[in-house]
Amino acid sequence: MNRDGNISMSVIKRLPRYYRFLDDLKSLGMERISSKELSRRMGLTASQIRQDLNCFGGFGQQGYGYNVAQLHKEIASILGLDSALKTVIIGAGNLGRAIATHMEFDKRGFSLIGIFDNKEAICGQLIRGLPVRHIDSLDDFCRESKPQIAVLCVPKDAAKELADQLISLGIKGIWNFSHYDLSVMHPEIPIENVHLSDSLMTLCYRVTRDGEAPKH
Amino acid sequence: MNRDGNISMSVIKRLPRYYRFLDDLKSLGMERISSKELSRRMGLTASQIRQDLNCFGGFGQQGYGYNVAQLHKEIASILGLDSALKTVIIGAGNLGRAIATHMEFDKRGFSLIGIFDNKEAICGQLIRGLPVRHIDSLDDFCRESKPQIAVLCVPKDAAKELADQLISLGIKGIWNFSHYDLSVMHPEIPIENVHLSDSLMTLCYRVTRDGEAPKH
DNA sequence: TAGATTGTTAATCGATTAACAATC
DNA sequence: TAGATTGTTAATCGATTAACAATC
Repeated sequence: MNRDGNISMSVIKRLPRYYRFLDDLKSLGMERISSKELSRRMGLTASQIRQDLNCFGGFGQQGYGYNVAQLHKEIASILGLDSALKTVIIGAGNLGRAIATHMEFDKRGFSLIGIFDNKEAICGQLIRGLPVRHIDSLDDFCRESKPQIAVLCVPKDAAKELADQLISLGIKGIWNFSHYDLSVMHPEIPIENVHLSDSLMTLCYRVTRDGEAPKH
Repeated sequence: MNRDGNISMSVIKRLPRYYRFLDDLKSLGMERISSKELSRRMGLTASQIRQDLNCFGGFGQQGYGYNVAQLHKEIASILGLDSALKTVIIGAGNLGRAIATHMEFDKRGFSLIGIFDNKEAICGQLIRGLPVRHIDSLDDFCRESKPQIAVLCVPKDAAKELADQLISLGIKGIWNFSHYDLSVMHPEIPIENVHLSDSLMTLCYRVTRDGEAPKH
């Protein structure tokens, strides 16, 4: 609502989606787009788009609309995708492995520098060119390499202690895949939760109870 | 707000989290809990908890609070976790594989009955006891086994066509991991999006821009 | 200039919080 | 009975939408 300062979480959460659509428009070779046309494609109101963007600056031009390439760039910069936040993955099970290989960390503002697990057996294995390290070496590694972000792919029971440890080691943000609500205990740093089973249960509700309205 | 009828998405999305906390309370051996105590643990207001629960029924008792085991059961039933929605996973790459092995589908209202991929080479491989089938056999499989849910773990480009195909084959809900916004094109069925890179970019913003308020 | 479309303010809508009477 | 705590209504707050003057 206000040029910078305190942007609401609702707006922030929509930014990546704008970014994604602008990416597509760019690939399509589109040069300009109006809030009206974008609203049609994204399934929201033109008003909301203009409000959202204006939280960060006047990127459009009356009578013309928005320049696709420029807006794409602006949003990348707002999100901070040009950063290379040093990142470690904790837990090299199925999920940790999939995240490590599947996500394009570099394009999203992160730089993956370490993967840890507590199973001796898999230590040394290479995932995306990085060796799996034993969790016991986490302290030393952090003191030396100073990672800023941790991706938590561990079972619920391990999550709490690991979060405490990581935060005391100077971690500045957590991408949390464990089914444990870290944010209640740690309001001091940004924690982004990906509670997959919550999402799955929501789908169950919507399929069994509702007929259903759309949702972004 | 109203006893059944049209529950808002905000409320629905909070249900799995209530369920998770009640699960913990049960394990802790707690018999009863007040909205006040639960609010303290979950980091929200007692008022909201009472409002939310009252959308579905009067599960509490004045002067006592809520019976943990009973409320746990009620929410499971509201979410429909006792269903066994027949489910197929499309895409047996890293992510599909991790989802297949990692998620407890049975405990969440689903029953995994098939896994598909377009790579001949991996067809026949067993994942969680299920053979990877070739995507060309999807039509026949659906006509025979009538799956209700599809989990989409395919690249963006493949997502659109697959969604069209699946819906025409009678799929009633999609758990969408592809970075493609299916919901705009298909408002007719519930689609639950897990846009991992959106979540990652949001974390990037929050770490680089904000100091940060908590978030559930 | 006329038409299009933004940036921005005002109006509406919905969700959250506070308050309190009902009741266990 | 007195204390606790719900269910529910009313008040507040925030987010979305509509409207329109500014301007390219």
